[in-house]
Amino acid sequence: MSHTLGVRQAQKQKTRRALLDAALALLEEQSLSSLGLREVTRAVGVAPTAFYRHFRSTADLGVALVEEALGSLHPMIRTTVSGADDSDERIVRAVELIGRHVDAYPAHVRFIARERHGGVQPVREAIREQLARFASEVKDELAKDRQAAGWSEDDLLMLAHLYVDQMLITASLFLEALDAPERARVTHMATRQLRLISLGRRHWPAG
Amino acid sequence: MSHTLGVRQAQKQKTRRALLDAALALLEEQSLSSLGLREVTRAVGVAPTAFYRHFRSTADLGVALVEEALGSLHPMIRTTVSGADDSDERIVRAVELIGRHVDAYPAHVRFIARERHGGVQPVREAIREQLARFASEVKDELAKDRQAAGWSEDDLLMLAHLYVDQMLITASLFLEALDAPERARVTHMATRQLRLISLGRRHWPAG
DNA sequence: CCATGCAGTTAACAACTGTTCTCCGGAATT
DNA sequence: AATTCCGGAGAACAGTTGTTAACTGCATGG
Repeated sequence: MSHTLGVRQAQKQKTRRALLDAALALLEEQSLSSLGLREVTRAVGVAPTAFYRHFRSTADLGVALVEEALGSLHPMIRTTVSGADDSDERIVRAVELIGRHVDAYPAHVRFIARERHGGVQPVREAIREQLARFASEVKDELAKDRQAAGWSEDDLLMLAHLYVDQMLITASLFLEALDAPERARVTHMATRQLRLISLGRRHWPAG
Repeated sequence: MSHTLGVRQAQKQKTRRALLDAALALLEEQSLSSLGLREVTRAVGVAPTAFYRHFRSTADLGVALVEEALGSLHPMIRTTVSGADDSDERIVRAVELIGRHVDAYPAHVRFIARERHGGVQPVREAIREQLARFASEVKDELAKDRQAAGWSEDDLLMLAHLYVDQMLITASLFLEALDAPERARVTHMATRQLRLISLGRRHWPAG
């Protein structure tokens, strides 16, 4: 199926990757709305005009980054929530998984947290859309649980959003936590917050 | 006590206000890291160099905006959480209060949501600090409740952070909700999320 | 009333921005 | 083997940016 694409398109995707990576690196210390086209091309080492061969604007590049940063997250979400029991060890594992993801893709996490409410409308929209998809997936997984008997679709979705938002908050806290003790504090708090939510879930007046 | 300050300082504070207001207006469609000094002065109608009489940089102006946007929120928080019972009508009133605040100061709310994870470090720090103060205040109010018997300081603080973050999320959702039906949906969801958290709070294994 | 202080102005600086047009070299197609 | 296609380079454009210096006019305190 995957035909070894020619030298031509291979090179194109190579510089495209370089542009995305350079942008992601530059965005650690600024927001997308201040990211210059020339700034990115300079970091890569190509002419400013080469940028247009790949993206219409920096906002367009931003949308591509959203797909990249959140698209790869779906499987993780699914495996985290699925299985459906909300035991303590499960919660501990979920927080660990978030921490691990932040370690693996810190720039992606920072980008999403920053641009979710950022100054570039199309990017905000793209993030909102992807997070809504996440919430919907989480909802579907929650529905499989026997604990969800009697829950309305609406209630499941509101719980799913609560989980997704909580996940993002925790990820952002991990990002700011530099030393080990601070990380431990974040882990501790996030774990108990999830535990409290699960407790509320168990006692939710359903049916 | 408040001596009617001279014509001199009155004019100064007047243009300072104008600069802050203009910046806040401009920040509805971009983030602070892309806000230009000249852009602000042009909107006000003063020379670019006049900016330096009031702020060292746009980052400095941003910090001032944080104080303004969050400083006025403390009384609201206090009256919302105090009283300590977490009845349903109390939750409903809290969500209403948030909605009202968003209506009254939409630009402030947008600014905080945007710059909390934004690209300007001093501003992020200022917001983090103020939100930590909020959480601490909420914690103190929660501690007064008879429901908090047996709760550790740590647990109270983690619940307080949960409330504060939830408040911000809700405020941000109100901001994006333009029409009445969408506002109703946000109100409905936020109310039930708070209710679920309160439920978890009631069943928290304390002592 | 006179001298000082200071908010705001004017002018100029080098550096930077996004965008257009023209061109080049080499892979892809025929 | 000849031709088309196309990613990237190069140069130039008008417009923008932050920051500096020296200035002006007027409210202020002696």
